[in-house]
Amino acid sequence: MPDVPNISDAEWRVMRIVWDHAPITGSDVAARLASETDWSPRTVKTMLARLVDKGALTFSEDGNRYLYRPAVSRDACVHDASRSFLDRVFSGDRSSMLAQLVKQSRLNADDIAELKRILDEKG
Amino acid sequence: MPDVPNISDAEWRVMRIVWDHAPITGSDVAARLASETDWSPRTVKTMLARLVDKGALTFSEDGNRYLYRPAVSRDACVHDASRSFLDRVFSGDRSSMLAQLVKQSRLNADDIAELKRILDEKG
DNA sequence: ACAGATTGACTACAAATGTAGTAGACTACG
DNA sequence: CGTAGTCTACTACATTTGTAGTCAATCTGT
Repeated sequence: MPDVPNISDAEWRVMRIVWDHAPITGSDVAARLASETDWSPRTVKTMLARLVDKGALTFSEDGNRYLYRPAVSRDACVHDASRSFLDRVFSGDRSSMLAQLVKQSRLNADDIAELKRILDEKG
Repeated sequence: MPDVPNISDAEWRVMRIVWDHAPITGSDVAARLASETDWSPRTVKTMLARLVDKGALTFSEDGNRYLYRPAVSRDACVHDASRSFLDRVFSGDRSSMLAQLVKQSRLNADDIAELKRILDEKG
């Protein structure tokens, strides 16, 4: 298993930016986050450093700055986060809880078709 | 809106027991968790107290013991946890989340049929 | 009524997380 | 070449979480 590091709530915001825009400088990440959050650039820098520590990001030097890149794939992280979520919230009874989630969701025809397709593949 | 308290990973284990067995004593919760975890009963008591503080549980006295009951519905918590997960990992794209969860869940033929039935109802 | 068992209240403490400040190195522009 | 700005490294600190210990009050069995 690609053992992905634990990524916290706030860190996910950072990771999403890096996945979408790598390679990207710290300031650029901070600038992009500034439009969706009210975090100080310092805060973003701290999170970048922690993500590097955790092995979620890597960087290369570019002059006096760092260019960040993901060290783990988004898919692997999504997969891992989904599994934690299922374990934690749905425990053993996944199918009925999935049923509940589906019921709760407003889905359009395309979404429904897509889900049916996925179900067909599994069946 | 029923603003549900934040419930941590470990706390979910406790909540699940209480939802399933309320009203239930602290020791009983600890006993049930002992079979699925290696937590000390003290740990469980601490979590029960924290959950009461957070407003996730209430209790009534029964002799020298407390009987715990949920103060928030499981549905509301599942809903809230799903929302956080959705925002955090899928940036709010609900159908992608469902697709991912369905893909990842081991489902048997009956589960699949049931989900398809629900989807049909929605379509 | 008393001793032992049980309970909740209070306390402890490290790791993770959210949120930043300061200092010292490096760059870029004049 | 020096000064201002920018960058990373290091440090800070409150809160939340995981994990539990201690202690005084209380219940229960004899």
